Amino acid sequence: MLSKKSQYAFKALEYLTLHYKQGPVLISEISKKKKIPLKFLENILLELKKAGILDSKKGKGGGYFLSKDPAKVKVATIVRLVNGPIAMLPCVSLYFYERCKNCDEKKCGLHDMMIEVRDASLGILENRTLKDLV
Amino acid sequence: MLSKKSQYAFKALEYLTLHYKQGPVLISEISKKKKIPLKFLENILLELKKAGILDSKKGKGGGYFLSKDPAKVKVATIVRLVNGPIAMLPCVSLYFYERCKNCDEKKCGLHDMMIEVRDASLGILENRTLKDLV
DNA sequence: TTTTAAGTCTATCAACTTGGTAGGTTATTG
DNA sequence: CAATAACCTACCAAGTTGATAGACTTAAAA
Repeated sequence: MLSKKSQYAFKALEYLTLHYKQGPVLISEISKKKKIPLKFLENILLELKKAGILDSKKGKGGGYFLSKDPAKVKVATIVRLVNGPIAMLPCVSLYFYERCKNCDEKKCGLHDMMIEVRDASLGILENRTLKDLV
Repeated sequence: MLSKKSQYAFKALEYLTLHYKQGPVLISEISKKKKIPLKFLENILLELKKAGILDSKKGKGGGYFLSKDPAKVKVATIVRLVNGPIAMLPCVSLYFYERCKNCDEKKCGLHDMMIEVRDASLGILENRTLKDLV
């Protein structure tokens, strides 16, 4: 399941997508409109900024805004960034791969099945962008 | 991601599938062969028994065994039982549904997308059984 | 140049979950 | 009745999650 943090992240990104190219948006505004705890939202937006998804301006008239076209930001990217692996097993993850202990990947039935599940999920998440959220 | 508990559960079930209709199997045997901490495995098997997946016999000559044909036990059932929801959002889960707070399901872009992801995953997990694991 | 508005950083916290252990109890079989 | 093996209750350490507090920095406006 997506963590609350991830859900908040998506709500905030949805709001910023809606206001794309309309200048910086206040954290406090997003917090109010999307009912997200202010300080928690601060952390999330900062993380998204550090990852290059958002950009910000300090001081009066400042705020956050998308650093690129929302149609170019994949949902899969956000999930990986904020929530972690999309795959159900580490040994099947593309971006967070870890070898199985005591289990040969070549003859592990679960392994193959979970690759299928991963690909099925990615088929959707890699082909949807922030623009599709609004 | 599947928890370690879930991964252990699948390993144990794989072992029991392999020994289906060959009489009770000792917890300690599964523990050794599959390298699963004994006492942890006890909990897992007991849970599977309470859910009707396994059956057991006490005393000498006892042990655990599958209570039905492994070809009739869906992987999705086990995942839900041991790991929890398959969906990425509570508001999209079939077996663990919870309403979204501050978010109208009818006009939530994430909601619709996550339904797609759920169905893509279920398309696989609901159509694979323990038999497919070995 | 001071004030004020904003994001940024550090740190802390309670509650919960995860992975695992310990030890005693009950049921079965020989 | 003795041995065996599942069952039950309780507990614990470590990590994660969701959230808050407060001080610091930057930039625009008065």
